[in-house]
Amino acid sequence: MKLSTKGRYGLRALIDLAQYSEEEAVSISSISQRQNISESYLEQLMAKLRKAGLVVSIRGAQGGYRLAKPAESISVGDVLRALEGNLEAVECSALKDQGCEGSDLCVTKYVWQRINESIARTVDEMMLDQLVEESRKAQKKGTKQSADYSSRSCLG
Amino acid sequence: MKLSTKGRYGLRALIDLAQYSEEEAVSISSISQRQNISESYLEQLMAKLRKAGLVVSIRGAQGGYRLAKPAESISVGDVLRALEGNLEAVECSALKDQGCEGSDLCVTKYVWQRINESIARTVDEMMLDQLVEESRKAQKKGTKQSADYSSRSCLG
DNA sequence: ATGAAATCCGAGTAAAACACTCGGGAATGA
DNA sequence: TCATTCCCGAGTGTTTTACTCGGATTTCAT
Repeated sequence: MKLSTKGRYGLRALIDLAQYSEEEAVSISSISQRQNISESYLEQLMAKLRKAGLVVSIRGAQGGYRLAKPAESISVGDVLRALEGNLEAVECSALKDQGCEGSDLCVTKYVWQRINESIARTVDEMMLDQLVEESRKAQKKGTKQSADYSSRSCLG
Repeated sequence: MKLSTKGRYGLRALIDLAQYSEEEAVSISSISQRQNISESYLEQLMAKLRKAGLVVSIRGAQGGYRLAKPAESISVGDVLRALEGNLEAVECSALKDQGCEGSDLCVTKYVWQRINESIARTVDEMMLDQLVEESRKAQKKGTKQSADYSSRSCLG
């Protein structure tokens, strides 16, 4: 019942990208430095985000990534699903269209359904621009610490 | 971001127990048969539920398990947490009391917090007796199939 | 043209988590 | 006493996670 590092790092990376890619493409190495995530791992994450159509890449020198669409139309759900696959806590075939034999007897189905829905609702209503906003506010308060970013322990 | 079989099987087992343990203790082997879960694995799950204080065990012949308290005061959250550990999608130290250095800069913190809260709210408001109720309703409709339970494919 | 800066891609791998099984011990009711 | 049932720790194959690495390709800048 845990989100893997893909989702955790990936969302951080995309928020970073949203913040810095307005003027020019942002390279993996620069995200890596700011966010303290390994370059080679970040590569994989960006590949997924690209395949999901959330970012576009620009190859060659001075290349990098930019958002494929405005930050206000990318939800946390979009990002996490791109990186983690679907976000359902339980994938019961009874929840799909076909259903399964004995699904009448399957009470837990309703439980999983509710959990899935509540997660989906939560992640789908949070948009990237809101987080960027929050992040800018936070940085105003503590500019000093940002230089110290690599020594921090929070890898959320 | 998946619930393991512990949580899935365990909730089924506990609903079963709630349904059948009113008159007498219910053995692992009978739950195992009705729910089509291996006995030895079920043993582990019941041990966790017992240590969490959700069921009591009666040893010896004709022994088994019963709920430790009424079904209306056991939530799905109680059960899942007993079996899965905590249900948080992300455990960020910034969410705990201490916080972490640089937590001012940690925007994703708010995201994880929201997800965790929404999961918690959902599982904590569903009580076992509601599910037992649902289950009884379902069984009235399709009594025939219940004999056929072991051949079904839904292991939700 | 050349070289540095980037993305792109597939493969590989150590460690952890998962989903169990197994063997034997201890309690208890018939 | 003996069958039934819980109790407990250890063991094990499989899958997933969380990465790393090497090399190919594209493109900008000089």
